[in-house]
Amino acid sequence: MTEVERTLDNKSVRPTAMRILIYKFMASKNTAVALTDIENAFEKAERTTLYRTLKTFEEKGIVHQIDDGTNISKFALCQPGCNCEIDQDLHLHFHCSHCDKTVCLTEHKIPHINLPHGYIAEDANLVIKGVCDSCSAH
Amino acid sequence: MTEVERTLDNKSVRPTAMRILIYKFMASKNTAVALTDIENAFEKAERTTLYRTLKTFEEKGIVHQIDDGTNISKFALCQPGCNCEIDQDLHLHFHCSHCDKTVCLTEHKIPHINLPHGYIAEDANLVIKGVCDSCSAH
DNA sequence: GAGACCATGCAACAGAAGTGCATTTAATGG
DNA sequence: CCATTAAATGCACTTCTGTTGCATGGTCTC
Ligand SMILES: [Mn+2]
Ligand SMILES: [Mn+2]
Ligand SMILES: [Zn+2]
Ligand SMILES: [Zn+2]
Repeated sequence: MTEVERTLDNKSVRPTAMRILIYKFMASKNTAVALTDIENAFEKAERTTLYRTLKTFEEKGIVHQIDDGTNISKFALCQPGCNCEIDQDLHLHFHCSHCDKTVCLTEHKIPHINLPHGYIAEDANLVIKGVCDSCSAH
Repeated sequence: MTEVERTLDNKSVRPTAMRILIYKFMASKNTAVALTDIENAFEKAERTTLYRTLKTFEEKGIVHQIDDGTNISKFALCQPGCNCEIDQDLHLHFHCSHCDKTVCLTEHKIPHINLPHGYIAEDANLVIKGVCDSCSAH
């Protein structure tokens, strides 16, 4: 049993060949990926399978879904200790308008916001748009 | 010339019958509206016309588009003094998971965030999800 | 009124998300 | 090992939102 297989198994996700491939693909990138990104990376893979794999990963806390404002859902592997399942890891995300990549800034938590009376916060999403470090270096 | 007509005219938008209706509809609501909401409110209206009207309104700074995480674009009238065109009015938005309504919290600005070295912020979007005041009162 | 310009209506398309169902694959128990 | 069963995958299809092209209609200007 490899490292990846153990990781999936620990999260009660059966480590099939496809799932291992997808997991490794996501681990190899330091940016969030869209369903289409994975689809293009594995020509022979079925979109539905990829779709359901991501859903399964999300339900089991292996990845978290990211809404970066592009209207295309992105996904990124959860870091060890990520409690995104219970909305306790509200780190912010950065979307580069130049290279169109989205990254997790896991060290940067969303600050607490005081809401008007009667409003109850349960979740939050903060996306900063701009130019990423790679793009600003050129 | 009515008040609404003057408002549109001031923003260089020709005050047609349809545009006045849409403006009044949005002004009558205290929540953000989706294209479909307007479509349902005016049975006889063409979806494309509504779509382009909203685009025009947005370009001219009459409304601003809101991404509340539902993957359905919402729009809300800009308040007097709103500088959303130049990303200078970064108020936050609240989306109620109970009634599915989205509101502008225009008094609540997005706090400044320190980004890692190399990252340049140009825009930001902060959405709080939870239960709104109306829904929490019941 | 003629022409120009803009708004509107109609049709069609694109892309992403999602579902139903048949088939294959993998785990389990005898 | 084979049969049973459940889960994963593949394929087809649908829905929804957003978007564009093009023809038509209305309005303003000269
Ligand atoms: Mn993240
Ligand atoms: Mn707003
Ligand atoms: Zn970039
Ligand atoms: Zn509500």
